[in-house]
This record gives sequence, C-alpha cells and structure tokens, in this order.
Amino acid sequence: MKPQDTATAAVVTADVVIFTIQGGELKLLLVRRADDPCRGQWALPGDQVRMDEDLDQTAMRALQVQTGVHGVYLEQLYTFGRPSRYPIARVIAVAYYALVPSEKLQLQAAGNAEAVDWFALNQLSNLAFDHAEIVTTASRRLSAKLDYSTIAFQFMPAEFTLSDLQQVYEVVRQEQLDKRNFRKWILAQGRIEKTGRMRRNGSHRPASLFRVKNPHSVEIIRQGRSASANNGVEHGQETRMRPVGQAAAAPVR
Amino acid sequence: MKPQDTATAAVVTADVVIFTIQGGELKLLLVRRADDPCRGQWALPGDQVRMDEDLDQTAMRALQVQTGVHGVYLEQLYTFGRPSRYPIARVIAVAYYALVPSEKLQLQAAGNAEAVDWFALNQLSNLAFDHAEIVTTASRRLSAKLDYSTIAFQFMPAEFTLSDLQQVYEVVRQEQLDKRNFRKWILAQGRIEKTGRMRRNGSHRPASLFRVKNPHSVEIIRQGRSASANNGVEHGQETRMRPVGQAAAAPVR
DNA sequence: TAACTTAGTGTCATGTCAACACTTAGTCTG
DNA sequence: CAGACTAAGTGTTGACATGACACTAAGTTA
Repeated sequence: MKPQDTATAAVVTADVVIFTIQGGELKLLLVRRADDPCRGQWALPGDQVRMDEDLDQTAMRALQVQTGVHGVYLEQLYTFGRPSRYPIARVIAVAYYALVPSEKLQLQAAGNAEAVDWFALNQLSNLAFDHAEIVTTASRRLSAKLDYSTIAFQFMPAEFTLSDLQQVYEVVRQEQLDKRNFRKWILAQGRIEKTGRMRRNGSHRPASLFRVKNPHSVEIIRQGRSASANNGVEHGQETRMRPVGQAAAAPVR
Repeated sequence: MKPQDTATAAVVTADVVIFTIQGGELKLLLVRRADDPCRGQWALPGDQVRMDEDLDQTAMRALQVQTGVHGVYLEQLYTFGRPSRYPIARVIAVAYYALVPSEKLQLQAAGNAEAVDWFALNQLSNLAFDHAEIVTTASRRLSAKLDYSTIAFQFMPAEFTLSDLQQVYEVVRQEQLDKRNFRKWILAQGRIEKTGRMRRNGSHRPASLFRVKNPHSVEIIRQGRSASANNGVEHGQETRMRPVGQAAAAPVR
C-alpha cells in the first residue's frame, strides 16, 4: 500500500515466454545466460523494469531485443515472487507470454547473435530459476485461451490454409481434430476469408489460402453460456485457475 | 533477468479486492487511507511485500488484518505497474482477489477499528491510485470465472438454500436466471448435497438446506468444448482477455 | 379459512457437438 | 499417358445440452 521506510525494495523483471509454431511443434525462445546466477543455463528472455517504464514496455523491449519482431500478441501472464526463486537478491518476475507467427521467425538472431534458440515445449533442458514453472503456466493459459478466444490467429502468417490453422490447434491442444468439424466450426465464425489464391506444394490437390479478417484483435468466442437461461416471462410474472495454496487446485485456508 | 547496478529497485505491494455478497449485493472491502499519498481516500487493503515473504503471503496477511478471516479463496489477479500510478516512488502492485462467505462477515472491524467498510460495486467513490481499474479487472475475472468454475461456492456459508446460491450467480453476473433451469444445472453437477435440514424464515414454504461436498476446492466446469473434436480434454486455469495495449481488446503492435 | 409468499418441480423445441468416408485435383513414376 | 499417390475438400445424423415456459406445495399471517 504505502512505501514505508522499512521498505522492501525489490528488483522487478519482466520475462517473456515467446511461443511460435515451427515444424509442427510448439516452440519457445530461450536465451543462454551469460551472467552469473545460473550462468550457462537456458532462461526466458527478460529484463529489469526501468524506472520510468511500464511493465508492458519492458516485456515488449525484451521481446524485440531477442526476436526483432514488432506488433505481435503480448499478454501479461502471472507474477512470480517466491523469495527463494532467485539467489541473494529479491527478484520478482512479472511474466508475459507472446505469440509470434512463424513467418516472422527468421529474425531470430537479430540483436546479439549470442546463444538464443527455439526449443520444443517438451524437450526443455533444465531452465534457470523457476522458469520451468513459468513455462508451464504459460502453456496452460495458451491452451485454455485457444478454446474461448481467437488467439490462435496470432500464430498465423498473412496467408494460410485451413490445414495450417488446424495444425496450430492440434499442436497447442495436443489432440487430433476432425477435419470436417474443424472447418465447419472455424468457417462458421466468419472471422477468416478466402484470399482467392491457392497454395500448391506437394503432389496433391492445391489448397485455398485464407486470411484473418481482423488480424489485430483477439476476441472472446464462447459467449458465456453460463448457469442456464435468463429472461423471458411466463404467465406475466416469472421472471489460473490458480488459487493461492497448493499447486493449482485448492486455496490455502 | 539479472539485477544490474543501474537497478530499478521498486516497491512491490500486494493489494486485495475482497468480495462478499451482502444484502443481495456484491460488495468489496475498502480502507480509508491514513497516510499521505491519497490520504483520506478509499483504497484497497494491501501492504508491502516483505523481504522474505511470498507474494501470496503478503496478500493473505492484508486479507487477515482487515477481515480477520482465515481460509478463504484467494487468487492472484494481475500486476499493475504504470510508473504514474503512484506519485514520487515507483510502486508496483500485485493485485489479488478474495471471496469471503457472508457468514464470516461480522469479523469486519477486527484489527484496527479505523475506517474500513464494505461498498457495493456500483457505488464506489473515487478510489485511490489506479484501484478503480483493479476493481474492474477483478469483477470481470470473477464474473467470467463463475461460468467455468465452481468459484461461486466460495461465497456460500456452510448451509444455504438453492435460492441463496442462485442469488449469488444473479448478483455477480447481473442477470436473472430461470429457477428451474438453474436447479437442474447445479444439481446435475453433483457438487452440492442436501443437509437434510430446512430453513424456515418468512411466511412461506421452508427451503431445503444444502452444503458443498468439497468446499475447499475450486474446479473447472466447462470441460473445454473446444474446436470440435474427438476425445476428452484437460484444462488449464485461466483468466480472460487482457492483451498488452489499448484497454482490453487489441494488443499493441 | 382465505390470502399471501417463496419453494419446488418437467416437458419440449431448438441448437450444438462429435462421429463418420468418399470424391477431387493436383504431382510423380513407370 | 495411365495409374498410383497425396492432401484438399465436402454432409448427414444421432446424442446431448440449452433455454423457454406455469403450476402446485408448504408454510405464515390476518
């Protein structure tokens, strides 16, 4: 509430889980630490929040330094502050996650061509600090959000096929989807449209290309079906997850 | 990531939006500030994160100091860190929200009987700092979570009627529900059971009392209907929309 | 005992979801 | 140039969930 004299001045960082889809896998960007706590280990890109900088700005800066990309989806995830998460100093991490379309990927080694690489989600070495936990939280959030928002489009390049899009859902959700049902569902939303062009690659029928009508917005889909009906009158009168406490289920009491 | 010498040591606080249902209204607890930035204004209860204290602990402490209650639902919400949100110093607020059952309400003026009071959500004076924004974020989260989790039970006393429970949904969601459909829906979940006792108050038929079978857990309901498909699912935790950028819709690019 | 008040209960139409297989349009190869 | 190969593309149906809708039951009070 109020900064007292006995203040705990902590270092605050913004760390970003940068996701992309590459080669049919969900990957994220890691940086090999050059400095000492955990030197040599892979860690999430991030930096300290500067004095006159918004948290979002710090996250965006970290994102751009590593990937060079602009204008990608970025959202605050959760704040990690266990005192033991960082040795010696008290460092609190405001974690973000970002989605980068595969097309923008080449920019990877933009800044310093130091040790930066993409890793598939399931083959992560042992990450620095509590970054493994942050990654887990981010993956869950991403997967959940695919269901009830249009966030998946944020992975897509300017033009893509329906199979491409379906693959994004399959890779993130880690389950197979039915082709016909998927197409019906995604087209019924009316959020993508044919570009008119075709992609012909392998030795098979070419695929229609689509674009996202509104690529800069992420909307909520599932319009809150909620606790059964509401209005209507009859006879003129009727009328993360992430609670504090153990891992993710029951709050401490 | 790493604390540098040019470090930004910020003050970090945990502020809590404490919700309860009282008199058919969704209310939250505010404290009148005694100290100077914004002295005299109403603000969310909160305190600085101490050096060896987890963020969750700070939030719980703030909760207990003001309400005296133990064992209520507490969940991290979002972190607010605009440099301008606090004059002079850089103060970053990790916001939490808590749900307190109406039964525990009397404990209100437990600690210091200073200025502490419950306010209906729609009649808030002008709050200190960016606390109005925090409250808005918390309300949205709460309302969303009612839909896809069993969080509503956290408002309930040990025994309650179905009408009581329905009222919680109606008050938070701000819409009327159909009695028959609500009962069907809530009972079909199998998460509450009759205690066998009745409550008789007004001059009308008495109501059966119910209890929550598993009052300490908050579960996800809506089992991910997702993008059409075959097998079952798991589920994450989650929140709702809040991409970096303009208010709440489109991420900055 | 009549009036009042909230508790409590079931059906049906509609929409949504998931399961399911074959045809089309290309390329490649023999 | 015909046959094999590959991924694209396309509808129907049954099961289930949702939401609209009205009257009876069991107390209390006048």
